Amino acid sequence: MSDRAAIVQVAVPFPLYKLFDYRLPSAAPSPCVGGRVVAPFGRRRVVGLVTAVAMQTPSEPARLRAIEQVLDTRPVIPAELMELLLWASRYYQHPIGECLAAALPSLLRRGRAAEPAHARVWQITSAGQTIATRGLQQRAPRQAKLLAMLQQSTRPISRADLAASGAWRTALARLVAQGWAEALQMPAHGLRQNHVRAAAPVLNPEQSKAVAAITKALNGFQALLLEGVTGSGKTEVYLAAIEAVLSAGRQALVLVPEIGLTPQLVARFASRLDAPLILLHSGLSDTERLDAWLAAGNDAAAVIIGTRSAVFAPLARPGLIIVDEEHDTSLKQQDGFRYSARDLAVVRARRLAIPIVLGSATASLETLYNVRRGRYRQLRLPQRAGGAAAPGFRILDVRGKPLREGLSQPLQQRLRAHLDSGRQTLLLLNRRGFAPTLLCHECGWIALCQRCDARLTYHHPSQRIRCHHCGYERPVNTHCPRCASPDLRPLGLGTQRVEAALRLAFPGIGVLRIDRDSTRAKGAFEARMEAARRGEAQILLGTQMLAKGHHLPEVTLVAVIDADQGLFGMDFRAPERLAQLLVQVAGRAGRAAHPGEVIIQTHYPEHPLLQILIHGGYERFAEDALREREAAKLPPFSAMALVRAEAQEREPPRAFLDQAKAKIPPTRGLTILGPVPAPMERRAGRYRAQLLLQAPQRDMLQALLSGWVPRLAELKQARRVRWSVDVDPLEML
DNA sequence: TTTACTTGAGTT
DNA sequence: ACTCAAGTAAAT
Repeated sequence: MSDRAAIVQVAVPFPLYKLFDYRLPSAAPSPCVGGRVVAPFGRRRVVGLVTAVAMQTPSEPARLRAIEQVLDTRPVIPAELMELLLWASRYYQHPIGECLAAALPSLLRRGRAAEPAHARVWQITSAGQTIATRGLQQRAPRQAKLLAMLQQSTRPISRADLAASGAWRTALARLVAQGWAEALQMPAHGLRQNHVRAAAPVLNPEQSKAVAAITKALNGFQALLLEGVTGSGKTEVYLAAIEAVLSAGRQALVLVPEIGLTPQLVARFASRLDAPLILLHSGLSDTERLDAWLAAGNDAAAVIIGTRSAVFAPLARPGLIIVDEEHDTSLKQQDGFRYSARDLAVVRARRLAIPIVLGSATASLETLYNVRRGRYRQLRLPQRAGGAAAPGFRILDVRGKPLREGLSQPLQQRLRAHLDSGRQTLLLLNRRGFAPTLLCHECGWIALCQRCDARLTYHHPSQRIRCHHCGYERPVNTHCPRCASPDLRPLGLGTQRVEAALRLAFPGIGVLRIDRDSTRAKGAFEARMEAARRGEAQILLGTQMLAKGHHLPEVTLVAVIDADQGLFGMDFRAPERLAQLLVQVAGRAGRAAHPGEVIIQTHYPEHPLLQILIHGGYERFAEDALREREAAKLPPFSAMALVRAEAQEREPPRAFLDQAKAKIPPTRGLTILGPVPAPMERRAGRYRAQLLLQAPQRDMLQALLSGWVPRLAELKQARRVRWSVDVDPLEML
């Protein structure tokens, strides 16, 4: 062994802002950057990722411990992805080892070989054939059955085929040991494609223009914003662009929000694209995830559709990235490594020199700002692909009007009218449960959560009260715990309450409630949306998940039961969120044949947000909102980072943030807000506080954070709290 | 004096 | 994150 690198730098999967050097035993195979090693770490052994190999180390060589095992001689994380993750680790100020671990499928994290797990199939050997025809002895009925199954099968048998036949593992192992059956490697397979290829529709001129703009950009970086409502044919643009990428022999990565990755969307992609397609989402088993990840990295998959974390999928021949519903907040991870999959996708596309398409009907202000600055190119689709008119908003002033469980008389009339003409209607109420408050009419007692600064929500069918913040729940009180009165009353509106009222007001009319409670079971959301599409109910009622659901062509009336909650949110992003929600839900209504009607009930008909939305649409709203953000120096006209801390006691978070604040170097133009208690100070039994940093420039904030955050870990108070840094925070909670 | 539990430091 | 040593509180 001569001039081989003998020092290996390793990132360990812990919240440490350090890398660790190890000695490479001369007998060990050569490790590589992006490959895994097993290394001793304190008293334990860990699977770490190699970040560098070198001849020398600055630390004292004698102190180094030896790598125990080199797991990969080829990177599991290709160089390009390694660099992206290192960049992300710096940008989001999150420990590198945890960033790398977040990118890897859990089986690889735990040291499993980087080979497809489902690729193993078994077939009978010639020795097995003779045994099988002669008949196996009575002693091993399971083996005999399995052998017969292998003999009769025309193709090798997979794990999935065997799952039905009970305990097969040991029997199969015996057969293999006897030499009667053998394991084979099967090429990694993608999702099975439909045999019936659906034909592509003829694109309208705007769609063609958009496709041309994307395909012309295939040989370099370009960010494009594709603006179009549901039903405007965005997906057709994606599909045509992907076709072009595929025919150039390259892969396409498609990121969608959690709820967007439904069987419906997948089936549509699969039936239109003549290429192996894989899915990466939270519903996969560990082995499925491993296989999908590997297929993306070894070019077995040509189209990769996934949620947030799929931005870290390895790509053998990347050609295009698409981020659908780019404004959706589920693209931002809200705990641990708090990255924005959309922003990282843009960074990745730039580094790869490939185009990225951001799609939305209600683009985020950040993205629109980038369009305005000329960094992103804007592609617009007409409102509706079928030529249908965009539904007009109508404000329904409910001041002084009688409300029956939130429903005004005029709204009930419009509901009746649409139902009478055989159409479906959709009602949005962004609050689940029956009532958000349970009140004692006698003494004013309110059911509060013991662990949070929040009220308990009354749920009707279960007769229980629940905290929506920590999950606490118990049966509803029969009497007031303070004054023993039996007169406990639900106060306020939730979807369950409106559902009950609708069933009463419209007897015989099917009502379908779609919220987190009614769609908790696996596949329930999809099942309910399918039922809605089949017309099994005429009134659909739900929370924002309904607004994000699929297009429902038979819906002609959309009503927002109470727009007021969103109008006065504390968060500076509240107006943006509300405008997006209103426009998205309005987009559910109508199609070419029968234009839709959208009604918004409010006590504030003159509110500027509603007025602008009605008269100028989302575009005017966004212009206005951007002007306001600029005047207030809020993002995207400044950069923010939020440091959060929480603990069992009230004081430690505050003390930690005070210490942290004291360590901030004086910086011109930096605004520091806090420490202040979080908007809901106590949550799940923990007291929470936060410190907000705001800088005029992104790079200024970055420079500050990279010198400051790693030192926070060394503060004495840091050990007494759970703390985290959120760069570009979306929620101020 | 022994033993359970908290606290702080360190992992190459 | 996890583990260990040192320190403190409480059981014998």
